Amino acid sequence: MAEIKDFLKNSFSLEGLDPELAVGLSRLARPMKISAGTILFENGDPGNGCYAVLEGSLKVSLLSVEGDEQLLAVLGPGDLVGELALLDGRPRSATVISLKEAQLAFIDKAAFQRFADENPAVYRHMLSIVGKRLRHANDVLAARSFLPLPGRVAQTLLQLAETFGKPLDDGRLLIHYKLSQADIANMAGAARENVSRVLNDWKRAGTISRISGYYCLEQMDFLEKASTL
Amino acid sequence: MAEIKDFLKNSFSLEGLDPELAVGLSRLARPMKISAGTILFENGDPGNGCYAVLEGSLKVSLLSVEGDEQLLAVLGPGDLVGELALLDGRPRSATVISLKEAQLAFIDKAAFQRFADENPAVYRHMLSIVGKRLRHANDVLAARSFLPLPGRVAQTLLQLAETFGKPLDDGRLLIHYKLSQADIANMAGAARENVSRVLNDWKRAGTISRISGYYCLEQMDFLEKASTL
DNA sequence: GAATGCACGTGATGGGCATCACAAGATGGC
DNA sequence: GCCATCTTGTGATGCCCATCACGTGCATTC
Repeated sequence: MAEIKDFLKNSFSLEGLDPELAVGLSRLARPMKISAGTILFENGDPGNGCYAVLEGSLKVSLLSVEGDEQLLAVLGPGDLVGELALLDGRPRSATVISLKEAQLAFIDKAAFQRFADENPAVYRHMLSIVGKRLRHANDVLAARSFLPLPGRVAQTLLQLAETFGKPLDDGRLLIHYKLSQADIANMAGAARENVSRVLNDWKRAGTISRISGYYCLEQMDFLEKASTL
Repeated sequence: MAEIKDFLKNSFSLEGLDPELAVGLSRLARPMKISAGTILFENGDPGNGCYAVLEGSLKVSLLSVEGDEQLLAVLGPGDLVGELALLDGRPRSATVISLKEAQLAFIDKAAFQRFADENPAVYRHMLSIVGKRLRHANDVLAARSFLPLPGRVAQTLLQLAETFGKPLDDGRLLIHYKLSQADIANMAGAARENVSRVLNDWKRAGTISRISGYYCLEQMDFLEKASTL
């Protein structure tokens, strides 16, 4: 299990947590593996702990009764998910499904609290993570309120770039993740067809390109301007 | 200043914080008063602490470059605002403006952290507050994604009822706060004119009524159904 | 290599809602 | 009490974007 410990240590300390504490946390974790398409938990489920993503990818989404999906985030290695359950005792507020086979580390709520009570820095770290989430939620809401469709698509691409972006030469950025237009549409809150139109306009204008199936952001500045509130 | 201490104690312990800790916190607070229409802080400002609302009311909103407003919340006595700044060091993520003259208690970031480090329960409490905020942000986003205009208005009324609702006979609920249609529209993310139409339809149908200028929710169950995702 | 399925491109159509326009109450100040 | 200002009701118009409807790749399967 040394591998998992190392990975967790990286995950947690990535965002600024003391490595020593990260090791302590990793001792609480229980490794687990889920196959692609597994529902990790659903909106409304009781929440008994959180998960760190070691490998693979997951999506976090809200679902309507009609089956429509609002994609909140796509997570990869190093991300934490389900952390709201550690904070209050309330049910899951979103649904999380694995996109690829994934390696996770589960951290039990009670064990976490015991550990964090003795190491307040862990709480501070947690707060900064949740704070980031809240900021992001506000950004998305603002975009939904103020930006027309192309702006929201731009915002979505930039957000995905934060998680999956690999810098190329110049300021170009490759989104190293297989994305369907439907995914982007579900994040941006738009119809797939219209996302297609926007993406093609941009491809023709040289704003973006596709490199062996991955989207590549050619003109970040343009996208940033387009997503300005 | 005994009054402020008592009030803070109430504010903080309201949501489940140990009263003893609430008193400790209240010792850190610096009282202040602002007149109606004052900008407490703006999106992008550096954040150096948070505020507890003792009296009066504030609004939290996101603003677009064109001057459009997305109202996130209207806060009254007992609410906390600006708490994101305590968590990470990042700038303010929204703009807060007083609606009426307000009594606040300012808590400095550094002092808060010192105190909380010695009393982890404070961090837990903080996490549950931020968690609530995050859940709420998700709810609003889901509504924006899935619900047509009347549903979003219903959600907005129900949310306002949580803060300002006074139960009457039966299941009726009075929203004891002066609300303009523009306010509701800015929360629901809709044009004022259409909010007016929806509200009037409901008034005629007996779903809501106005009692001396305040909105009164007559059929909560209807509104809840309308705001179901 | 035919077949089945899924991701993508693009036109046509229609509807929900923003916007414009303006009349009519309500409110508040002095 | 009266004017200035802010709210509210309601119609008319138009546009953004969801939806419908297909055609076209490109993959995977047998």
